[in-house]
Amino acid sequence: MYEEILDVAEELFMKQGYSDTSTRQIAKILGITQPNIYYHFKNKETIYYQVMRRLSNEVGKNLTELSAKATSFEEKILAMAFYLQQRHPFSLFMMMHDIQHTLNSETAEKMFTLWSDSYKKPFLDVFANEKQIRISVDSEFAVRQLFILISAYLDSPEERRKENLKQSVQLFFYGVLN
Amino acid sequence: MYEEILDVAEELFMKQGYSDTSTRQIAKILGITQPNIYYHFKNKETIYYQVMRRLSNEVGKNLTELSAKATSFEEKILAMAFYLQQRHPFSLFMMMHDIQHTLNSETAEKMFTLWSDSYKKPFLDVFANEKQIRISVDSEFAVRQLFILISAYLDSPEERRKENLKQSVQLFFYGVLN
DNA sequence: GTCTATACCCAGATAGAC
DNA sequence: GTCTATCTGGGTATAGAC
Repeated sequence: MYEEILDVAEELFMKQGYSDTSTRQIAKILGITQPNIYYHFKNKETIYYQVMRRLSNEVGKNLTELSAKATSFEEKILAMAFYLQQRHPFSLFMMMHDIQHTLNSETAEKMFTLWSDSYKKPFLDVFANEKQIRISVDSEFAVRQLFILISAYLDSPEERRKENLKQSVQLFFYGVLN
Repeated sequence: MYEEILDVAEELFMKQGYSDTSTRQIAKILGITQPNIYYHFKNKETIYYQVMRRLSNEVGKNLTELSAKATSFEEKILAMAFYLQQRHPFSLFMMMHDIQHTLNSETAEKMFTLWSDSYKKPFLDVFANEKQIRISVDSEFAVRQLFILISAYLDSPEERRKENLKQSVQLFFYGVLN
């Protein structure tokens, strides 16, 4: 049951965010009672943390794998962006907001560490090996910018999600001005 | 009282988002009772809409003014971005999420129209008059990308907010690659 | 492990007195 | 216009039986 709860919770947290997802709702989908969840988890916050821990592990592994497979800088970044979009159909901004404003600060800090290691680091590694980057561009900053852009296309509902993300990343590569 | 309620509601909606702001909280700050609010507004959703209507009007006017004052493309865009950052200390993403997932679809549509007219249009006008934009770049798309970036620096808590936003916009102008 | 029952709190909204 | 009282419904969490 433990893993099933995490499965359902992951989906709902992704779609609705932390506060708009209730333990009742999770229980209902699983066909169990709401208090039952409290046999498996101390409280709602630890469910959230465990969901994110599991997800981060998976994402970190897959991002690193993908970056090894592709050859050029642009291909690596695009492949990683597409993966995040497909695995993560929700806004990272919502997540960040939840983390900062709803969870207690101890949990928040642990979640930020998860993100740095699993999401940010694979991208930073790719940037570190690329020679064609403009000298005035700071890699840390650029990776953060890239995440902002990718995040915006995670919960976009339309059919053209993937092409939009591609167009966005290309704009990120080459800018708007001549 | 009507305007006072909107003042307080604006601040709270900005900081906390729609669902995490309660009518009780608004009332308490104003020193009135919670049901009193329902004399002035039909329900919570109309408060949100009126807050956004008032804000959009102001923002639309000021963005247009600012774009007229500055001379170069880069200066115009930066001035408008700084204004949004200073007037809007909250995440537009949170707002978009609230609009799409919490409000009823009729209200959502009206709010989207507000945004198109007051926020997007002034930027589109600036892009329309600029000759240095790369031919493969679509203005609509670029403006949306710019909003994504600006939004990310609205609720950033740090001291370096303004410099970060500037750096971000510059990356948007020139890209990461040579 | 899963259940029922329930405590407690907070939300949005309405009725009706003043 | 603002109040008190209250309805209804939702939330997290705990106690204790099976």
